[in-house]
Amino acid sequence: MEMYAAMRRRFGHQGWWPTAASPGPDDGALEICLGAILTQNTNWKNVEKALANLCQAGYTSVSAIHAKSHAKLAALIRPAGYFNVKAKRLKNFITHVYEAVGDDIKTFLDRPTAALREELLSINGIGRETADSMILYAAGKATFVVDAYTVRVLTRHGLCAPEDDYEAVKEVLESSLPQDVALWNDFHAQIVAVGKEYCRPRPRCERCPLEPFPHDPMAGTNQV
DNA sequence: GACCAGGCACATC
DNA sequence: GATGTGCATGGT
Repeated sequence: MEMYAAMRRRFGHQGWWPTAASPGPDDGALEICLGAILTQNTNWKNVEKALANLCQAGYTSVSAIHAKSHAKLAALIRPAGYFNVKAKRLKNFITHVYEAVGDDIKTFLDRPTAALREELLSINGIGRETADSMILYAAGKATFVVDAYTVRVLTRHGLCAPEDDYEAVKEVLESSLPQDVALWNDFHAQIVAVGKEYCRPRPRCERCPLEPFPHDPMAGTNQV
């Protein structure tokens, strides 16, 4: 909690999903799931443009997206990059949900965390980070999201190694923090904020991964 | 013009 | 099992 306190002091509450403005009967669950796929290796600002296009075109339900063609979907999500790949991944996800529960994504997400994670990972195009993002931010269940920033920042502070795999890093965090969905939600967002500000990939981080940076809010902290 | 962004699947060795 | 590659837009 030492790191979290330091990050929180520096950046304040990040207010990632779900937001008070999350629209519709599903509390924004569908939008969060779509965003989780669209943001793969992509700047969030570009994802927002793609989501706005989907919203404006009425792609606001599982069945609505299920009914549309790959080409139309791809055209709308173009600003998020990798649009052909992501259109296919969105379709894979939507088809899976539609065949399981029809339009009711809340029901789809409402199952034990481990079972939900396994099911999401079985869908082509959904890897561990995307699955965990959906579980934490859309389903509101306790699972930690590990991304490139997480590994960079934790490596810098000697809490993991660059070669540690996803599950190992996830375990470091989950075993060090109280199991609290709201905390894990904001903790991941704080890590991203720190990463953007203080731990860019090259050249700084890879050349001197363990040296503290000036003004790093977590300088001197050595526990999560 | 180069680098980066809230990854993933697939091919190849 | 580890490593390399394709996918693509938009901001800095």
